[in-house]
Order: sequence, then C-alpha cells, then structure tokens
Amino acid sequence: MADRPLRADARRNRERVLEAARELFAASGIAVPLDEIAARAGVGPGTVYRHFPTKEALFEAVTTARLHDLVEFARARAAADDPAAAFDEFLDRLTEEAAAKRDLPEAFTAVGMDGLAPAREELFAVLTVLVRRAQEVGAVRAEIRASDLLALLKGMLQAAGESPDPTVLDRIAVVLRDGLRPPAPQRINLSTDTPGGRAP
Amino acid sequence: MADRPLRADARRNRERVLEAARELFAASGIAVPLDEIAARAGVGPGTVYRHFPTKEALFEAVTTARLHDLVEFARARAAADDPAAAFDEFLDRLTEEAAAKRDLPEAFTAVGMDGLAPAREELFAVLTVLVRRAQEVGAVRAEIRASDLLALLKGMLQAAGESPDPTVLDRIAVVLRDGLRPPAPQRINLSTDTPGGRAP
DNA sequence: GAACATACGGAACGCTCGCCCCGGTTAGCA
DNA sequence: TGCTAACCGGGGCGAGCGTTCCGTATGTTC
Repeated sequence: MADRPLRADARRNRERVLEAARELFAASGIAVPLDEIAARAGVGPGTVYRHFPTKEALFEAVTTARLHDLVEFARARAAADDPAAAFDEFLDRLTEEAAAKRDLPEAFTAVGMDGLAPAREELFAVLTVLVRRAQEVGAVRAEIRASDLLALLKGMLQAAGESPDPTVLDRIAVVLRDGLRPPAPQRINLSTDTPGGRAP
Repeated sequence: MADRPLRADARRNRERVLEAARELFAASGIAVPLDEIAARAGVGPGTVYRHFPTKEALFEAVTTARLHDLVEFARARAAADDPAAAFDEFLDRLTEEAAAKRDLPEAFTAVGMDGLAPAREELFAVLTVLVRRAQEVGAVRAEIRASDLLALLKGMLQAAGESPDPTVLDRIAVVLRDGLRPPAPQRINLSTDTPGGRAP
C-alpha cells in the first residue's frame, strides 16, 4: 500500500505501455484493442492491467496529459496583450495537433470518463476567457460561445483525421478561422460602402 | 428466384424493419444493435436477415435513399441561375438535415460499404459542380474543393449531432457559411488595391 | 549467492453482437 | 374449408474484446 518505488522492470514496462498507448490511441482512437497496445509495448495484456485498472483509465492517463498541455497553452494566451493574436495562436496549435491525433476529439466529449472531467472543465473555462477577450476586440463574432468553439474544433479534428489528404486540414482551418470572425470587415478605420450589406 | 410478389405479412414486416432502422440509425448511428431494430419493428432478428443479408446492407438501404434525395436536391441547384443562392440553399438543406440525422455523416465516409459508393460518387460529382459555379461568381473561396466541403459538412453534422444544445448547430452553420466565402468583399465590380494578395 | 517478494505472460472467462437454423404459424389459393 | 409453401420468432453459435487468474520468471535484499 505504501508507495514503495516500483521495480525496475515494472517502471520500464509502464513507460512502454504509455508510449504504445500514446501512439495507437493517436492513430486509431480509443477503438484500438488493448491487446494491440500490449503487443506493441512488448508485454502481455495482464501487465497493462497491473498498471492501469481499466482500458479507460489508460486512455485517460494518456489524454489527460495531452489536454493539460493544451490548457496550459491556452491559459498563457488567455492573459496575452493581444487577444486576437492569442486566439489565432490557439487555433494554430489545434491545427497542428490535428495532424495525427485522433484521440483528442474523443477526449473532448468522451462520455462516462469521469477522470477526464476536470481537464475538460479547465479547458472549457480557459476557452471561455479566450473567446470573450477576442470578442471584446472584435476578432470573434459575438454570438459564439466556448461550447460552439469546442464543437467546431472537434468536428474539424475528426473530419481532418479521417481524410487521407493532409492538405484538407489547412483549408478547413482557414474556413473556420474566417468564419469565426465578425461578418463585416469592421477591423479598424475603413470606409467601404459595400452595397447589399447584411449587417447594420 | 423469380420476383414473385411478397406475401402480405412479409411486405409489411419489411416496411416495419426499414422504418425502425431509419429511426434508430438516425438517432444513434450504425452502432445500434440489430436486435434493437428488430425489437422496435416488432419482429425477430431472423426476420431482419431474411430481408437484408447483413446489417450493413440494411444500413445501406436506409442511407442510400437519404443520399439520393440529397443528390437530387443538389443536382437541381447545380444548374440554377444563381449559383451563390444555390450553394446557400444546399447548406440550408444540410443544416436542417443535421437536426437529428446521425447516420448521414457516417454515410459520407463509411469504409467498406461498397453499396454506398455509387451514391457517394454522385454526391461528390454534383458537389464539385455546385462549388465550382459558386466560385465562378465569387461566392466561395477559390481554393475550396468538394472534398473539403464534404469534410466540413461531415464535421458540422457530427458536432451538432453530439451536442445536446440544438442552437449550437445554428452558430456552427453561420461560421461555416461565412468562412466559405472569399476573404475580401470582392463581390462584383470594385477596384480595391488589396496589398499582399494571395490570388493573382 | 540464496531467499523472498514482486511483476510478467498468456491462457481462459464472460459479455456483446452479428448471424444462422429449426419448429411452429400464417397467408394465399383451390 | 383445407392444403401447401412461404414466413416468423427466438434460441444458439462463433468471433472479438475487455478483464482476470495463476504458474513462472526476475529484480531486490541480506
């Protein structure tokens, strides 16, 4: 019961399992069989279960770390001087992440994974700030909420993850970025007289 | 072997199965157990298999019809006088569809369902025309391809389908719509001198 | 180097779910 | 109304996967 230091091989195997889980979860999502993770780590299924009580726990262990990194990144941006740039940087980060991280969108809305709830709430909270500040300087349309952003990002990550063409992600990201901006080009001083306007 | 008319009860049960499959696939996607569909239809699992050789075949039967409707709708719009409005109408249609149709995004990119391939190719072809014509009048940004649009729509449908809040869909749809438009308000005749242009 | 605790591997269990089969029933027709 | 063929229901089989258990191997300590 006391937290005696793990035996050397146990420690090594635990790391191998985590490494294999990171790779396979990122590649195929939580659907990957646990036996495959064990095989990739060079251990038996039993060994995985001695370190993690359940498959979900392993997924949580891998994903919580990833979410936490994302939260840290967002938190730093939430206090930045330029909220518009901060918001853009967050989108950039997520776009990079989406390259081959199929587990991230699953982590956003995994049901029944109570272990992930704190990290998700943290992310939600910091996203709320990030969005609000970007809205205050007119960089993001006013009606958007953090939940909308999360849904949008999740959809983007999933859609991009399934597409064989990696350049799809770039164009999707551009669409999201521009779509999130307020409709009229109201940035700074400019006096266009675009007819047929839809905004007042 | 000859296509003798089905017995009355067989015909009725087949319709019931299709109806139940439509509802349950739309609500929960292809993950719904076949026994549930059978139970909802008031028949045994064996009856389902007498009408459809496999679960995938049942899914294809339900989804092909849905995709075909969508293709018909898009085909009519692809020849419309106002390509910009036609494109918008297609987005509207898909937004409505997303209300509670969890099977549609799965139909877009279901792997190994060869029965759906023709419908998917039809959809892709007509979307290509729809996008190109909208681009010709400056209603859609030039770099977008039909595959990008499909990925975006799939993401939107999935994100909206999983969210408990139905109003999320509205805001997501607006973001997509505006994001798909060309960045600068370059509608028709106007002589802007936008520096740092990305198009010739 | 020996003894002990700890960890390992993989066979085995139970559960879910797609799919098949057989005894009973019902529809259609003479 | 009665016969026959088609159809129905649900129990059952097998595969895949998460999880557990136990005999064996290995690191650690004296």
